[in-house]
Amino acid sequence: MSKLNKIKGFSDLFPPQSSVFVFMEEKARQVFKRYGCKEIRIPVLEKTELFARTIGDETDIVQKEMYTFLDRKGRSLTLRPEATAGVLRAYIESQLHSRERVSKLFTFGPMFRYERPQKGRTRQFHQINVEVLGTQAPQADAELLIMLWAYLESLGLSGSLVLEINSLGCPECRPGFHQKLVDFLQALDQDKLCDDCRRRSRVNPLRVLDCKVPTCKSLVQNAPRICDHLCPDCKKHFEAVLSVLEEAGLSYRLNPFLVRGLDYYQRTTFEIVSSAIGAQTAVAGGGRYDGLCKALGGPDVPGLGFACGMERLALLLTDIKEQRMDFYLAVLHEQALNKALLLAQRLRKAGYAGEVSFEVKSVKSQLRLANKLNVKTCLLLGVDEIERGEIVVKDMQTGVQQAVSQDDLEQALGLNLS
RNA sequence: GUGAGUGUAGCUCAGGUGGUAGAGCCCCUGGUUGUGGCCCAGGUGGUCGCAGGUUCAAGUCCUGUCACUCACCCCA
Repeated sequence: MSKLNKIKGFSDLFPPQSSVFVFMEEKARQVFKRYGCKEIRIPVLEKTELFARTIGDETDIVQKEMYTFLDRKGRSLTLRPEATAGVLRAYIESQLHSRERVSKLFTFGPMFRYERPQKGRTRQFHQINVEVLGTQAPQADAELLIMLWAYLESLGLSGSLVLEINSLGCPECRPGFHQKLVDFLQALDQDKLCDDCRRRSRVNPLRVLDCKVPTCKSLVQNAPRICDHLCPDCKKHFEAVLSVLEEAGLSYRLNPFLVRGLDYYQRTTFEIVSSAIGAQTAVAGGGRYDGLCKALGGPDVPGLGFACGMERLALLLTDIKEQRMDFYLAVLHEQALNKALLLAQRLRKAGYAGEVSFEVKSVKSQLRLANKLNVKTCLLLGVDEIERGEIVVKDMQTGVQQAVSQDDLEQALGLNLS
């Protein structure tokens, strides 16, 4: 093989895999529209500084996973590792907040992280992102989750998924909790923690709560829980979110150990997990990030949102059926080639989808092809038909065929389809 | 960045102890004078990931290397 192959962690999508992605996008547009969300398109490339400031300097994403390079004028640019930073940048830059009080935005597109690929994880991956700016109402948190769930239901997936939810508190209450957690961790027998957790308890104590090593898991069972240390406002907010979810009949699992990888999250945080897609279990994740907009130099506008991993959803969407074409037009004689193309063109104008042969081949091979294409109808055009101004219309389901006048072709196909 | 596993036809995979590469599926053609699916017959397609080494002889053994996969880490 030549060296001109795709780079590690990037993928080419062909049918039927590509149609799964089309399906996910179509459903997203359909569902989000009902909640007043508007689709936006933003660049995949941004100034490196944007991500460093929003995601957090200490996170793995910024430390070692970004595709960062200098452009021809020596400016540091980065292929976006996530979408929220770019959406916020665009929101601030366009001064959208001055034109509407609440903005509900969604976008799809590729993200890039330089990680070791594995199941459910590639270097270029695709997300569906929704961001709601301009409200701190707990009803907004609840509605976002309800909408996300409705979307997953529209894909036919909700049955195998679980919503996990937690509150991370705010700059008011987090420091106090943080200190309690550090105290707790230091009081533990350090030898019993795994190597990573010994490091984490210094660098990022919240992450210890999330460790998968069984001994760490059990040690941490008695750790202080942030939900017990929320300030009155955060507590009230979180309870309000949960109560709407309950009233709406959306079941959830409280996960006091749920922390998120990006620094900007506060208060409500959540993940949708599946146990059927390998070690990377999250198909969607998100939460509230009230201070982010201001931190980026914008107005002090609260916000929340989620990202949904399309490759991970696709792992669950195995039996999406390709849409099939209406007709295949088989050409049986040189003299019929041009005429066939024009007839096919007429059918397409009438709204039918189909293909016409570009060359004369045996009836057998063309019917084989029509069968393989799974078309509803095969049309056959040879010299006999040309002479009489007719065309043969064959129903591939029943095998019944009939010569009709070319003038009545649209009508004949319509009858055939019904 | 760390660990494990796997590289043979487009795909899924066979190829004891070394002896000049196979099956199924797919694709193409034919079995029908202008008729698909099922069946039957035939055909296309491989420098066995790559490079060295051992040997009379390497898909098979050794070394290196690359790629892919899964897992850790981390995350959607």
